[in-house]
Amino acid sequence: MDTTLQKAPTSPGKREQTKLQNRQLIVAAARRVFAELGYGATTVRDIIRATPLASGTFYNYFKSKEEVFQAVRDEVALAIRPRLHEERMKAATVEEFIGCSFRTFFEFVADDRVNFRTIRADSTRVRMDSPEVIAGFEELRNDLELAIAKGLFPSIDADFLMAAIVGVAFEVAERMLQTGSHDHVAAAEFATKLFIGGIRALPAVAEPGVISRNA
Amino acid sequence: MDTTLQKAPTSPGKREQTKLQNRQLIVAAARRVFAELGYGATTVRDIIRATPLASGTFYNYFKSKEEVFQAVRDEVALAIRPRLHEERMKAATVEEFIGCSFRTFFEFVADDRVNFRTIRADSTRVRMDSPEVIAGFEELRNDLELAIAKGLFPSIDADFLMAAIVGVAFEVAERMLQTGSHDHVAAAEFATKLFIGGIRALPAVAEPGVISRNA
Amino acid sequence: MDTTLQKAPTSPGKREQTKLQNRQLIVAAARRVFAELGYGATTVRDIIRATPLASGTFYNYFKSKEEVFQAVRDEVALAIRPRLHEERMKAATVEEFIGCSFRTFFEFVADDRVNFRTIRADSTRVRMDSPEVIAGFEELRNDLELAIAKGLFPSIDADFLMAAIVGVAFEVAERMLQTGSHDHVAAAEFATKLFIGGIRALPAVAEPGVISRNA
Amino acid sequence: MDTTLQKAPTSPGKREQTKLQNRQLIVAAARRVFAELGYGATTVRDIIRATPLASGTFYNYFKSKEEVFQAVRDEVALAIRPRLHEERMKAATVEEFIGCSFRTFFEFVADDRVNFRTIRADSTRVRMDSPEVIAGFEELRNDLELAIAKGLFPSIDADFLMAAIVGVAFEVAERMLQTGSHDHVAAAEFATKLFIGGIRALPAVAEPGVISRNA
DNA sequence: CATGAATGAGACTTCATTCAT
DNA sequence: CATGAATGAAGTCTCATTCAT
Repeated sequence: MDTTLQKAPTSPGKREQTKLQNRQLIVAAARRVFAELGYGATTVRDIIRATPLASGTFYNYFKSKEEVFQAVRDEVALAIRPRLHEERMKAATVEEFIGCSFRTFFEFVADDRVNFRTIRADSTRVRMDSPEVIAGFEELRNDLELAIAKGLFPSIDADFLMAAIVGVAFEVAERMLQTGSHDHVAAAEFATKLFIGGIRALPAVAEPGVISRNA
Repeated sequence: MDTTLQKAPTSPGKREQTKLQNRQLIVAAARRVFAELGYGATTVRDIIRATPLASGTFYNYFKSKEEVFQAVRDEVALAIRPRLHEERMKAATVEEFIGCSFRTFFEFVADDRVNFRTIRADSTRVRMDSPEVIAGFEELRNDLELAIAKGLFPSIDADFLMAAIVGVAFEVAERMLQTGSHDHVAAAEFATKLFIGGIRALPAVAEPGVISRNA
Repeated sequence: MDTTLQKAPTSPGKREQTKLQNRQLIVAAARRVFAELGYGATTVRDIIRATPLASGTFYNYFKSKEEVFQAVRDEVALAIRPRLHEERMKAATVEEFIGCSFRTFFEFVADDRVNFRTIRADSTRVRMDSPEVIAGFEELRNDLELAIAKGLFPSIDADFLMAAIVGVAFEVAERMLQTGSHDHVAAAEFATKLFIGGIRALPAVAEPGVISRNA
Repeated sequence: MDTTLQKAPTSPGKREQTKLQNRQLIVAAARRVFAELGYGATTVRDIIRATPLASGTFYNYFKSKEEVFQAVRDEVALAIRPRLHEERMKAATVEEFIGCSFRTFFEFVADDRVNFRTIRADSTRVRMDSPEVIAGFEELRNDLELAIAKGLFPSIDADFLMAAIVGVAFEVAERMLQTGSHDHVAAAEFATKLFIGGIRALPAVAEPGVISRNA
């Protein structure tokens, strides 16, 4: 095509503006593409293709795919972090502290799935949770439902409980390894107590009027 | 005289043995490499390089990187799933149900970090948890410690609590999106109640001698 | 699988027979596969897959794909050559000489398309006659039909005439290059005279009773 | 002062020029390599090696070997087709129709062997006309020379006649199979009459002074 | 000889990055 | 600065052939 004039700025002196605008164009495109394909599967070409810009232009703004990924993440994280922090600072009770955090976070996720996917970023075109792993999660859910049916547990949303157990398990395990302590007994005790206490508290919410009574 | 039958194998299954051994060689190498580089960043070449075998040999056993990854994951998942399920089935109380699960899981993680990393598999050569995201986690931990110091919270391991909150937040969010309900209010209520109840139950663990008593 | 006994000869002393039989198995499979995929696209694996034999066995009989291809071709060529030669030797007139050759050849082709394809062997999975080349052939046919309609030509099967012109053109050209003479004027004169004489003789056959009359 | 507009190209289309040139470079190299090795045996690597360009550059112009092959073929076919068609359209007699076609075609072949080879494209690194097949052709030529010596045939260039017979045989056979009629009797009759008439007409050419007399 | 897994050269192709325009 | 073609390293995968059993 004719490459001669098409990039003449719309009005003189707006170069700074154009620069910022181009950067935003790239970051926005990157966010969409990362959310869809995951970090590993997206290529710089995918990003610039989602942009009216040329491939070379990308490198005027970012050194690499990694760098733009950081930018996207930072942007997302920076969008929610201050709000969470502020609410926690204002909290006068445990209920407020915990409740505000979760409410804000889940609202954010529900509103903007794309950004959430970008933060997680562990999705790739390849299904990361293999059938066997997923089967393990489902098995846990079934076991929970069974336990509820048997009266072992109060009536709780098994889906969410399963997810919570899995989330705590993996994240606490990660933390355990990171801190270098490797005290798996302490980790297990922590998680166990958390859930036992939590489970006792839960049904009151799920089914108002029914007091948890598993004595 | 007759040379036709001389090919009766000297020992039963020398070749079968080699085959199995090679398959194990590949799976073991894959496990190591996936754990180190993450799924996205590891190449089939990386795997065979971690092996005394030739590149073509890989394809005698697996059609692709994806397939060997499944094999690794399945192996790991299958190693722990039956134990978890069995223990849950034998559980007579909530305490046993929850406690056994976590104890077994964390023990497994502590024993075999490589396998744990493989299950997670969300690590890549690129640091997925960008500084900003990590900063958000640390901020939460600081806020928790502050809250504990202010007497808002009982004295809990802030590291683990932070990890638990993050784990529940991301995993329940994921579940929320997957089930299609997108009911973020319910998700937030669930997580909030879980932690409020759990936090009340926790200090007894952190400080032995104090019996949990939240009646 | 169990490799121990399955290749025991059906009866002792038949080894020579088995050898010949295996060779035939391979040649027959090769003929089918070459005919279907063309030389370039077929692999040795394709051939042995069309056989109950193992890949290594192939190399007990042929050194390469090229060699088995030669064998197939030779077999086909040897099947028809003696018959053609014999008939030509017995011919007492030009009519017999030419007629017998063509009759035998076309009968062979019609009977055994697979073998014909193998002899040609210029077919590959890729369409060798590109649209443009085919379009050139069709254009010639159309021009011929037009010429017939205009009364320029007698009424002849335009399909066959087109094929004959194309066949002579390419084959004589090839010959011209091979002999090193490169006398394209002589080649053109030869082909032209051949067809002019031939075309005058043709209609009598196509439409019995109508004498060619293009004066 | 303003550096924004400095990228107005110093000369119109320096890059376009390079692009076209590179495309031609690739097509020209492809033509040479295809002519030498045949379609099946040439690889994209062979083509780019015959070029000062880098491997990846090939894929900026063509998606595959097949695509560049089409380009080469189309170019060749398009170069000769219009001329042939035009001459046929102007022909007022059979002699002109046939004669012009062959003269133009053989001239083209003699001038540009490389292009001819590309159109044929049935040559591969492997000799497609195996010894046996060639022997069959030579046998036919010998038989023809014998027949001429015996006075059965008039004195004709046996080389060209053999080539013409072979060309008609294979090409008409192909056409017979393609049209689906499989009427090998009609095919044989057609070819036979063509040659009988043609042979009677031929000597006039070979030996000037002798007027063809096939009344 | 039959077997079939191992081999490794090499084919095709993608893609992050550079650089002339 | 924008452009987009060129680059070439590196990845995935195939396949003819070898060789231990």
